[in-house]
Amino acid sequence: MDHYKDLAALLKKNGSSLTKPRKLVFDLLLNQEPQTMQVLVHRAAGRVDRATIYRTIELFEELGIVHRLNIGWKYKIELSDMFVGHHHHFYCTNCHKTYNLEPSSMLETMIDSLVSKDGFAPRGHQLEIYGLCENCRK
Amino acid sequence: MDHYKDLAALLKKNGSSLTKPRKLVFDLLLNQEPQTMQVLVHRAAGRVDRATIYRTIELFEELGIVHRLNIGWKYKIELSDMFVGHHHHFYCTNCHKTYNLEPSSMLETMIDSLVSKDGFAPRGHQLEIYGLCENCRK
DNA sequence: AGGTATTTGCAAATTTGTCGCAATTTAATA
DNA sequence: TATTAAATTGCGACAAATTTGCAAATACCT
Repeated sequence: MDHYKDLAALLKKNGSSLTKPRKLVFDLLLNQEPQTMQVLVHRAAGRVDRATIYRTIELFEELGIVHRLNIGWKYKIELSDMFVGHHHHFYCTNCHKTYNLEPSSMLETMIDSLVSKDGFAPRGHQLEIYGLCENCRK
Repeated sequence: MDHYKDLAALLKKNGSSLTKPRKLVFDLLLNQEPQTMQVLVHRAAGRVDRATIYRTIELFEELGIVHRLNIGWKYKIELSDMFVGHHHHFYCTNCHKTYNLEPSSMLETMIDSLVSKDGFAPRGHQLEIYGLCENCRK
């Protein structure tokens, strides 16, 4: 029932609290396509201030609750793995839609092994594939 | 000697010319880490106008000469495969440096096969891995 | 409930990105 | 190399996005 459980825990661990604005921003992102800041600000209009949204997203990003996508001129934002499950994206350069791709454990393994040999300590990754989607290739 | 050969050809094919500002922007990106717009604009200050840089990057992007990276609050830009060879990135979340990773043909193959079954027609992709680099993990 | 630290909203400042247009540069051709 | 048309640039003005300071409101802990 309480879908804020993980969120609350993360915030608490950081010494931050689960406030009304933070719940709203979280809800706006939950189960949605990646959003632009523009849309978030618009959808929260009258309820949460623009500056608060920016501050919230910044905090969420520090805590690993959201991350940015490299799509379009302005970035998009979505919840991170913990909330939506790890996946990659396909971005259609024609209709500008973003599709989630099916997870592939073999790919994940390979990506991890790619960097560990260089002394890097990876914490996560993000793959974006772009091209034409089924509708647009016709 | 003339490192503008490919660049000139691409521009020509598009009906555009290799002008002084375009050479400068190209040079600012060549053999460099991915750059932010801010840095490009700053480094070109007094030589090329801000608006021209934006227009140049936009053109370069259309022609596939540069692409954007999903790193940091503002995106970064680097030259595309044709000029620097296809590779992925490791981004250190502590020192904010971006490292190029060694190419892996097996990974590439796997990425391609990931989407083709869904009716997508991929044109390219980009993988970003983040975490701590060797220096910062100590 | 009371005291303290955190968070918010608001307004203002700054930064980024875009646009129109006159002046300059380029490329093609004579 | 001079001429000319088309492409490109710089500049100034805008518009949009992001950041910041601070007083008021809210959350957390007795």
